[in-house]
Amino acid sequence: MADQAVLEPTGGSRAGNRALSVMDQIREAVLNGSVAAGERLNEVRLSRALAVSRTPVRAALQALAGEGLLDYAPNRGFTVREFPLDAIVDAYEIRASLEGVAARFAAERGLSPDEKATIERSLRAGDRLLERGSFETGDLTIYRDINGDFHDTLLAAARNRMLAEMIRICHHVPVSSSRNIVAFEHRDVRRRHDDHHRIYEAIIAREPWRAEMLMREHVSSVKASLVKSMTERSRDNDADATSAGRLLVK
Amino acid sequence: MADQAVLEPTGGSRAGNRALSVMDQIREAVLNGSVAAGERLNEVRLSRALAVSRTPVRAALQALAGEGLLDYAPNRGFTVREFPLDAIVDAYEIRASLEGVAARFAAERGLSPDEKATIERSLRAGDRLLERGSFETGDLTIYRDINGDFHDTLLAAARNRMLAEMIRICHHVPVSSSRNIVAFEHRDVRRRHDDHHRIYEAIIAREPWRAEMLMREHVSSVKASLVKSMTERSRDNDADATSAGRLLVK
DNA sequence: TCAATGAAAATTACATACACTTTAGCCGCT
DNA sequence: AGCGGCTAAAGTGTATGTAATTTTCATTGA
Repeated sequence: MADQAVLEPTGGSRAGNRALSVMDQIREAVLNGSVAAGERLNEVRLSRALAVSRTPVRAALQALAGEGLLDYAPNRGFTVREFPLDAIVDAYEIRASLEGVAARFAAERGLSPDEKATIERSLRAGDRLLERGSFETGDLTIYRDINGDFHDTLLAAARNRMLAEMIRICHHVPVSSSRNIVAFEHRDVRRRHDDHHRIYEAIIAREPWRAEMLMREHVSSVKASLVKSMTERSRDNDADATSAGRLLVK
Repeated sequence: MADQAVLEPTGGSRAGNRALSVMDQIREAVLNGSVAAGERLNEVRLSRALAVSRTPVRAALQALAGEGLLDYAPNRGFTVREFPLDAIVDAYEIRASLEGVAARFAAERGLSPDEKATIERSLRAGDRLLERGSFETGDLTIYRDINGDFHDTLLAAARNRMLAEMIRICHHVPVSSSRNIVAFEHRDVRRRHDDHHRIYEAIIAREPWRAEMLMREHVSSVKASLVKSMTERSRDNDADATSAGRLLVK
């Protein structure tokens, strides 16, 4: 199997801790599909490929198992967890529920001046980007960042670590990762940006339950788009039902 | 610090894997408060106390950090995570939301014959226990198991692993652990058991959103009882506000 | 008295050797 | 040929030694 050539001893970004650096590299490899789902991760092979000993590799694998990205079985080591299409769709549903709670908490607890500023900036940036009726090259990537700022800031305002970690796990489900753009039309993005405005209004107005409901619907609509784009792709490919999943997990 | 005498080399229950056994022991010690929140967990001391080498101890600590029970900082090791009162109350809110989704999934997906049987059994058992107007010694413990069966079975019926793991994490927040009985009155238990009946009805009737709403309210009401009993205790103790938290975390 | 400083001690990070378990393949048997 | 058990290879689990980092604390200078 050619020593899993996708993983190279790049030295890693996080200085001073090989385990964390190794963790990032393995996560990256799993998320972008370089190692297949269900595949067994061999410690000695990984340590050779990354040019470190087995110790930090084991640490990284255990941490990734904690994130839910790997499975562990005693005396058998770690395998890449399978994420069937159902599980991926469900993850959006769970995330919708959790981010709804986050929005509620934010509305109850209020935003700091900094947080308000960040959110208002992201709203204005989105407005500007959407003024034109269509996207140019790279605009979607830009909007992805704007979107990320909005959600991250609200999550911070919820002031609850457990919630933040759970939502982060939802984001790390292979296909729902932000790097896999879930192709959207301009109209969809505009609608979602409008959602952002309304959610922010609800939070500023200190209307927790309305904020929750709006956020839930907001995230759920992403799920709907995902499902829609999947069924379309699978029809275009006039292939069997499984191909939709394969396309997306890739 | 007397070698953390609470932890003894009991051999552990899980055969064939010291790391898992060590993990159970440390978790237990953290959950029952033998090691204080914020305390630093020393590898060599733990390994001496448990009569194993540092390797399985490190593995256990890493895994527990993944569960969210410990914090990790590079070059500083692991500390017991702090759970302020706010976080504990929030955990109920999060759990309510997640179990709500679980109930919805169960209603959408339907219950297996086995699951139906288990739930109906738990409902009948609860009915019998509550026929008398008051509890005798040990009844509360029995009801705790009945309650556990109901929730566990519904969670299994949701058929989603991520959801199950997240809810499990909520349960493992120190004070919300089932071992800390949140003293309830007979009337409260009766009301909650009625909730169970209604939730089951909604699921059988395939009414997902009603099931979700009922489950959410059901779990939220536990939070309400918790907060109520806390404020009462803190009043009874005519101590300052912090004592309420201390009592419960203990 | 207090802060800065600089070893020494304590502690974690990593590497590696060895023990134990699982896996795979081979051989003999039916 | 097919099945069961044996053996070697591969792989994971544990122990321990060494390197690097943090923490402690006594010392020094203002």
